[in-house]
Amino acid sequence: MLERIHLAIIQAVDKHGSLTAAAKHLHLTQSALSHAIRKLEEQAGTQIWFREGRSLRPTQSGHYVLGLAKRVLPQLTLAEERLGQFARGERGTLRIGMECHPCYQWLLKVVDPYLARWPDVDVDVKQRFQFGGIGALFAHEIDLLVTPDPLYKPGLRFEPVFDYEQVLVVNRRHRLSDATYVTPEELTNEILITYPVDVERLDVYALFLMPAGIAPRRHKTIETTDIMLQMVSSGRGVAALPRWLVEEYAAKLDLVPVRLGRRGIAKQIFVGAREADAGIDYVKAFVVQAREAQTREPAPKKTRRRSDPTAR
Amino acid sequence: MLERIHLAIIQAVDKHGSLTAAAKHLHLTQSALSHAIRKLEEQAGTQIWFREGRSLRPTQSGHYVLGLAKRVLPQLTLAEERLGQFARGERGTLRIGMECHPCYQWLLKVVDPYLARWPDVDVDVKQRFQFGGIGALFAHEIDLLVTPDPLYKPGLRFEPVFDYEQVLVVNRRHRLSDATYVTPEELTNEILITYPVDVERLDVYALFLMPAGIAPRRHKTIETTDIMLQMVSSGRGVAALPRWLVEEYAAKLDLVPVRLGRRGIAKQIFVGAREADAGIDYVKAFVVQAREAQTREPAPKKTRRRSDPTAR
DNA sequence: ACCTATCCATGAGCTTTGCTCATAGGTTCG
DNA sequence: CGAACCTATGAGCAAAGCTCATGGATAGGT
Repeated sequence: MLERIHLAIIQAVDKHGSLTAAAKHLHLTQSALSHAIRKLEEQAGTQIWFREGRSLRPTQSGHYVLGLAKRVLPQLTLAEERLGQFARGERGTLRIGMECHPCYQWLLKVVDPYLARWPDVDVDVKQRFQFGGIGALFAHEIDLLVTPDPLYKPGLRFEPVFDYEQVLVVNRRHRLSDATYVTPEELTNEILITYPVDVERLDVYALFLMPAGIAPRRHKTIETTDIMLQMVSSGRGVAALPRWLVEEYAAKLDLVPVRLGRRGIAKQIFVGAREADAGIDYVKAFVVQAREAQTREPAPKKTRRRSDPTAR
Repeated sequence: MLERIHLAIIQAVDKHGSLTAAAKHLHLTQSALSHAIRKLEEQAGTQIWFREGRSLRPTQSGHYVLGLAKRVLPQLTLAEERLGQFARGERGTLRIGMECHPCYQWLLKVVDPYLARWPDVDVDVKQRFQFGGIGALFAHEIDLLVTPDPLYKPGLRFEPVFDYEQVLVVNRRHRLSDATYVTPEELTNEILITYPVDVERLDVYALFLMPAGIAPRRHKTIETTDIMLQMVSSGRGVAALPRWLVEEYAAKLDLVPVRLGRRGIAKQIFVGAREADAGIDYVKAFVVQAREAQTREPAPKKTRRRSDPTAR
């Protein structure tokens, strides 16, 4: 009935003053426009223009449709532009999922320059998933997964983007603050503060305490990194966090990082994506950005494999 | 490029769940829709749906176009209706939005003589808006907005049409029924009945109780004015309503209006319209009618500014 | 594990739409 | 009064759009 072409004709006639001029701008003949509007008028049963001599003056209906055209046509052309941007991978929403608490701090640093470089891409960060991060990736709930535990399944691609060392945090007055490293046994009389997640997913437990069959004196959980480190700073306990994160807070709080075990705990953050999305520019770009961010961060003690998708 | 049919297809698939079902509702074959969307996808260079098994899940592009469709299609169908009305010599439909509960009672009084004077204009009243009354005006969802809270934005014009006093309603046996006015403190032991909206939007709270830092003993909410006043009449609580409304019900129910505070709460109802519609006679006429209705109502104690669009 | 119902994709063919061309009829200037 | 503009209209043709027929795939029931 009322099609886009009608709106376009009515708007063009309003803008250029005559059917003939409008036809030129729409790359059609004057005849085509005349026929088109005439058909519309017949269907609607109302005139669009008063034909006065050789000029056209809009009727009430004409004015009404003209108003509609001015509202609707820009939206349609904008939509087409946007579709083009979607097609070229210039626009979209990047939904990032996170499975580790301290990843958040790191992510903030990556997102900032990314947003600057991709002004038409929105970033959304989710932290809770019904069927785990991998499930969220498969269900298209998220587009990227930031995790320390990659899982190489067909259809997914993980890439390490950041190496760091997990260390113990104590305050300066703590008896362990001068140690080169700490043994599991030395934590038996400590209060250990962690994020509130399963102990299997806490590296201090999984890679340090549990292999030695040792538990700390007490185990407290705290949601936020800031409060956790303030607790440590005031001597209420010790915590385990990435070294770079500790060093960042060390300027403001009284904190000292201590290596966990003689050889330390080496960790990596991975970014996973669906293979089907491998061609999308702004997805690829995020991974590159994430990898580059590492070099500008306080470097971890030893450089390890930088990128080896087949690892594990 | 992006034609009305595409929007219709995408919306119909969203609504009915499948291409086949959508085809039925659009009176086309499944094949036609499939071809149409495929062509759109080719031209735009981006998918509209992920084809997963035998179901379709919208891509980002798809979601975007779906949103566009939901905004644009109603306007097109409305426009066609309007053209039909113009064709039949009717003037159109005046769609009035309302943002205040008691406005409704007042509106009924205005609409009645308006319909009599404009037999060719239909009136439609809406009360719920996705993005608030102002948004509904801009989106052409309504043509007039009746509200106690005008907002002077470019493109809109508000005009005060009715002054009234907000009073407390109690029944005759109530201990406050003889008072010249009531203080906030005197409500601390009362049960206050209001419409179920945010307290910030209730004048008793925003202009009377909250400035004094006082809350009533209990706060009940009731949807309809009739029931609310029956509750008050039977001594179940007190309410705050326009004086003229109370006086109207006083004939049937045992109700007494009492001034809120020494100076009373003065309110105004405004009617807002798009400036673009300023030339439409039946829109103008409604505002005039609304203003005139006031003089025939029980006059408020003090006459205030009658019309001053620059007010506030 | 099959079978059936249901879904979407696709190619061929036909109908209809919509465009252009050619031309006629008016109006506005100089 | 005629030249230079308009718009309207009919005929014919090309292209767009629809249907039909069919095939492949999947979900759900038995």
